[in-house]
Amino acid sequence: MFLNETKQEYSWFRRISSQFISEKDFDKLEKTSVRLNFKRGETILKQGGMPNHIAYLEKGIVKFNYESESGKNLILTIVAAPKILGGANLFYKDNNLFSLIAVEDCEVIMIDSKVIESVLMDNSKFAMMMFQVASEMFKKSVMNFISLAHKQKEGRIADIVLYLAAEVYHNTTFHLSLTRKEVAEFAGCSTENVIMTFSKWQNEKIVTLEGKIIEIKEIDKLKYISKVG
Amino acid sequence: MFLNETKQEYSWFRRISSQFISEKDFDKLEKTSVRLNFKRGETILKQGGMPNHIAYLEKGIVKFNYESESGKNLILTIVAAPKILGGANLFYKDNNLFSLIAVEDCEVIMIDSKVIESVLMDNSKFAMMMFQVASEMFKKSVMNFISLAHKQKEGRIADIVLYLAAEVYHNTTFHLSLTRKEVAEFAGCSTENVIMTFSKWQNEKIVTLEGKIIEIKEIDKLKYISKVG
DNA sequence: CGCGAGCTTGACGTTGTTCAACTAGAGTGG
DNA sequence: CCACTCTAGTTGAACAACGTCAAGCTCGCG
Repeated sequence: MFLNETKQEYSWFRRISSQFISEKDFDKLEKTSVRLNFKRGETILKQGGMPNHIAYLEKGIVKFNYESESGKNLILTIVAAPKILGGANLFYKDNNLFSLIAVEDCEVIMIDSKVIESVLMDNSKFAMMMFQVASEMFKKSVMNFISLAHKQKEGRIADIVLYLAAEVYHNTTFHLSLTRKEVAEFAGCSTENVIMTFSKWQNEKIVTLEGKIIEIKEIDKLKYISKVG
Repeated sequence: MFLNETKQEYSWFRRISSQFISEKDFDKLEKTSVRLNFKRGETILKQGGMPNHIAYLEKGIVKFNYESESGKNLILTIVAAPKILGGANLFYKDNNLFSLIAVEDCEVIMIDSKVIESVLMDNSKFAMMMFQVASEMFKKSVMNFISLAHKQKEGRIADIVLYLAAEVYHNTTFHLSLTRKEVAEFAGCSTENVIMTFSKWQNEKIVTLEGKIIEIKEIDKLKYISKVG
């Protein structure tokens, strides 16, 4: 992880915020933000740490990782750029509930919480937008919870593969940057179970696996598996 | 469910909102809100419906119930008065993710979303407060998700009993207004499993059961079970 | 008094975890 | 250039956890 000192364009941020906040406020945010690079496996925000920054993921893929007292990991969700991360902690003063960890090399812009907060106080519309980001996270968390609670493992894993194809890799054929173990931590089951399920699907010609490359052949069957649990 | 026509005092609302909003805004909210009573089992807000109202729970206990396509129920959380319900949908325009159902007889004040929204736009601090309510829901949802994902059933049920004692009934001895089936829907397991666990704890003298009355005898042991999962 | 809903218990089968063994590829040092 | 080690992936078998089924129970209410 290193700090990229060169002043960059912030076109991303200009784009999303220009409709909500003034030039002056924008400058305030820009001046206090830094652009950082993370390699796979590096921690962007640490569970239990104080939420001093809001992160904007410009490039790469990130997992929301919860480490339990017993040392087990659980992946809450996985998101791809571009996306605002950590908005939930903006309004709710509490230590980070989970870590953000790079799954692929990432480019992240860190914005000081205090500064963004003062901008929010003066810009209801901007606050609303931030709130929507957090609410969407909330919704995903609930849906994930539901999937976990009443589906069997095969349905869970189908959910995850469909989610990754639709929301993360934007393709039915993709290079899976997660390990099998990470998929298991996402699905809330053992590594072996993920492997068995993948093998089973390959035999049934629902997906094709070649190392880390996954190709969904019969998306309807996967959706059916997801539905019946 | 009937509409209580008598004009009431709204002391609750005065209390929580006076520090954030003006007299004029308060009047606006008061005029468009209605006070409703619900009996156990009645639905306050329906899953899939449009979120036209914010509900404030003045008295009683409510479950957040998700009904899956297969007809199975899942309880996301249970809350006791006084509490603001449904704030998440305030900013995030989407149909209700879940139903709110009375577990004990309830008194609820329904406030028109559009009105409260316009007040929020003019009152950043009030918006922040609403956001915190929603964020706390979010946090609970995540913690619940985590508990479900990596704990065994006994740990889950210990979680729930501890939660009910601390957050809902505010006592280590309480009259459980949930059925065993509802506890199971909360824990994401079968009714029988809840019963077996309760019986086991009674044998081990961790809790005492007399019908619906539950008394936690050894809260430390319960906490230990919750911790080790 | 009888009925139904909720509660309880045990037996049984399915699902999923754990353990152990093996393979393949990548990085390291002699 | 070849052992070596380490990590990820894979497979199967034994075992534990959990859900389902079936039966009987109790209590409140009509």
